[in-house]
Amino acid sequence: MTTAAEPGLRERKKAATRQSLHAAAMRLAIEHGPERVTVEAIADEAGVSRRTFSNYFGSKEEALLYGDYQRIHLLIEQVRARPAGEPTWVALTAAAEQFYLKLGDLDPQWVAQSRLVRAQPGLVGAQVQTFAALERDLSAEIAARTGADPASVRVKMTSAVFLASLRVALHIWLDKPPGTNLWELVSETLAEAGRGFA
Amino acid sequence: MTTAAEPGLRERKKAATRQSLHAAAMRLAIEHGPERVTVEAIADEAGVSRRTFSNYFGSKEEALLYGDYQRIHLLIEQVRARPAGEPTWVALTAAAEQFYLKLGDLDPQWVAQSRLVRAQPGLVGAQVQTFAALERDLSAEIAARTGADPASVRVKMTSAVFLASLRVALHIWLDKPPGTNLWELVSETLAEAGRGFA
DNA sequence: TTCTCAATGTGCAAAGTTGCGCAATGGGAA
DNA sequence: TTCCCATTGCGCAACTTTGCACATTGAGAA
Repeated sequence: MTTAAEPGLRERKKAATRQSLHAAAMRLAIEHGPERVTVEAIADEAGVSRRTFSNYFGSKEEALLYGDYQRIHLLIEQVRARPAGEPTWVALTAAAEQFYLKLGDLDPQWVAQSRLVRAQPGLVGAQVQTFAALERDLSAEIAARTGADPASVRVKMTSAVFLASLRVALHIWLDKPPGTNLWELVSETLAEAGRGFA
Repeated sequence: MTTAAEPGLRERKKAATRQSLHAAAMRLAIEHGPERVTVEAIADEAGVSRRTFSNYFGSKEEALLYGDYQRIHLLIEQVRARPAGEPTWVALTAAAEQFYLKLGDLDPQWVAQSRLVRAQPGLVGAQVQTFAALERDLSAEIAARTGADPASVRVKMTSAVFLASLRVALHIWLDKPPGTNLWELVSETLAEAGRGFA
């Protein structure tokens, strides 16, 4: 048994279906506008039933934001690659930096998605929930790094504030003219949180 | 024209209907359990149509959490009463303290509601959204106090982190045995955020 | 290889959400 | 006071979400 075992056919199929539904949702949203996309159309596009769509995503918004979810989740996993002795906030900031710099290089259509997200008012609510849902995972990661209790005040606050920083930076970035550097804003919000508010 | 003019019959009726719907939702949720409450039952209990319910609240969860919304909104307004020269974070912490201490005195059934909230998993998502929705109002209040731009990084981060502190404290509190002092936890999360994470 | 079980996909029905249009009414202008 | 209209309540229809029951199919045991 290896540490990163083959996911198995079942899991791979499941992941493929989820990805397919997400891609279909994005395609249709870009083509017809996010508000004119129905669940039925997404399901048809992905070749599954409406019911199956609901088995994977609780709403259209969730399907659209699954890309964001995956990206942030990837960032959280990158935290694991940081040196063990590194202080938590430094590790988080460094992971965010390498993540957003890499993102700045090749994002042909990601900007399009993000702008599309802002256009649809209903998505901001789902956006907030997406970030909040990741707090649990990040807390687990931080707890594993530091040996602290995942339910402790310190760990939970660090997760919440780190993700809130990313979220706020993203929102401000969306209000700025295209071409604005996202990492600069993220860096600024993280620095603000790092230095405290007292 | 006075600063706090009479709201007018129309507005008062509207507020009464909203309050009535919230109360009805709470009553039924406590009686039959939060998951067995239908929108129709709430509307009937409040004496309005199902459609009207949806005019006031986007979901059952929103109706249930309207009490939380009002309370936090009240806290935000209390910030206005703090001395003008007081630094933002001090004002926020002080407002929170007087708010939660006063709350600790007489909360016969509020604890019941909060525990009820935790029981229903679907409510945590709405809870997060409720807090996020208040970020705009708090940002406006802080901007008014300090003369800063409500859309600035500093103001937005202060709002987001302050409300995240309240939210995290509340979640931890809900996992603790009954009788635990809420203000102590809030105080701890606020202190953590105040001192920063760097 | 074959058998068994749990996970997955689906249809159906009940409940929830939202845009549209119409009727009633409070607030303010004339 | 009388009139106008923006706000509010509501019915209706389309769409979304969710619990339930059943068929199908990987994964692992025998």
